[in-house]
Amino acid sequence: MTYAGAWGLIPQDKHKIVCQLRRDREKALRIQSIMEAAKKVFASKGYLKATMDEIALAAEVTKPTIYLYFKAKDDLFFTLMLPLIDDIRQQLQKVEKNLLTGKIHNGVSLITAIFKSFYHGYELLPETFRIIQLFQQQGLMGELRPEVRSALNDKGRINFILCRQLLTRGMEMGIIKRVNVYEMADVIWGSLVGIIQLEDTKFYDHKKKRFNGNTLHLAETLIADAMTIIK
Amino acid sequence: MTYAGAWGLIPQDKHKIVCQLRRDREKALRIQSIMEAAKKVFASKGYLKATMDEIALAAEVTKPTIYLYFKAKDDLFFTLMLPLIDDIRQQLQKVEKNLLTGKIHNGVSLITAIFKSFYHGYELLPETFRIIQLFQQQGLMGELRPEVRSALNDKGRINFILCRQLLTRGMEMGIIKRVNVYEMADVIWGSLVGIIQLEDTKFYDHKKKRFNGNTLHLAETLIADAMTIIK
DNA sequence: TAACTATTTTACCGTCAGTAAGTTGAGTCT
DNA sequence: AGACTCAACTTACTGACGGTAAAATAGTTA
Repeated sequence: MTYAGAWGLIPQDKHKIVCQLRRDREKALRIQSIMEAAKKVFASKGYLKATMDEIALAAEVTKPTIYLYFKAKDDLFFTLMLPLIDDIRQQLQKVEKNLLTGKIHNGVSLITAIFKSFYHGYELLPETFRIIQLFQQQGLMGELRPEVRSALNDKGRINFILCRQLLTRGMEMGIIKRVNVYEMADVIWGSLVGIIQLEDTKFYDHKKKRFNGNTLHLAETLIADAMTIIK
Repeated sequence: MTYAGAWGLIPQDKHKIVCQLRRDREKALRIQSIMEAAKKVFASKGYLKATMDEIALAAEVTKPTIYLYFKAKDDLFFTLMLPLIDDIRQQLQKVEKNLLTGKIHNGVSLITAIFKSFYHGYELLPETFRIIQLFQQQGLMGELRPEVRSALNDKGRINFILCRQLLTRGMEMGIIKRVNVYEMADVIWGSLVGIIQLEDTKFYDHKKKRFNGNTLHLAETLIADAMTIIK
């Protein structure tokens, strides 16, 4: 309900609603500020080294306040990665559109576009992307509460289904070679995550700021080349 | 010194040395049993969920006893992965030999052989291989004591140098395309680890026992195809 | 102002990596 | 044999961290 929606009510109720709305706004803002703080701390320290007290300090509240809005550390974590998963879905849907409207008409473009869909989120939110890697860890997946894990799986599954649909369509169009789409989707996602992870580790050791994506580009080119059918 | 080496000493010293040797054997055995216990616990629980007390219990000793032989949890962990890194080195050296003696004479064989060198260890000791993945995690690399991290890097670096030499030689022989060897080595290792990690996660969710390697084989084939120069 | 509600904080618990100090027992010396 | 030495091992602890119960505070309603 908005302020306009309070029109016509008696003054007391109007006042009540207006105050409630402000409090809702403040609550949303508080949640937002905790998430911002968490993003920063997770990005700089990593999931394991980041402490809830530190995140609380960065958000200028105390630890129990965080637990009012987030059930647990992994819940906070999961909330941070949702936007990235959604971003990937949006990118894949764009590729689907381009494939159907004929803007993508060869194998190299298709494979490259799929790679870039997954990669887009990394350029957008590198910290958040790095966070995903941790959850591909058997040990941490087991740590998650079942509801959080299944929600993560559902969101992720949609992206994989979309990816497989794109590959199947490409094969039907005869622009890429016919291979098992389940395996192919895994090859793309696995290579991407594995390479980003490896590069991150190396640049951590060498104290360099960021990695430039050359290695990822090589992998993308190689796989695209191998998959393309030359007419 | 061996028992034979004690020949010619006066009886008291001989007795002393023999006893010392037995104690050394027992010590080595104790270390071995702790490592066996750690391997089992890490494999079943994962690095994070595994507790030192649990490992101690499995090894039939108490926690401080472990700390007599291993400085910290990550030290124990690192010790477990050394054999795997050495195995990879041995496999790569075999490939080098086969390349120099002409047993490998085309691009597909070379790329496949390099993939298999890295992969060999996983078939040999899947638990230990899974352990490595954790250390490619920025968060945990930072957790390591500097001396452990540098030792890990040294061992790992040797393998990467070997891998790059193989790729360079292949390019000089004209059996694979000329690309940046640093990036190429990273593409191979990154894809391998990323895909194994992804498959492990999926099979964890689906309660299946092991993954069959089809996805990995697809990646191997694609990259080998793309790199090969057809004469 | 008084009662009620939502929010935040202080003070705590359980777990686990790691350690200090004490105990045991085998080997050594007289 | 009996006292001494030293390594191996254990009991009992510390400190850090995720998470929570209960008290305190701020804001709303009457």
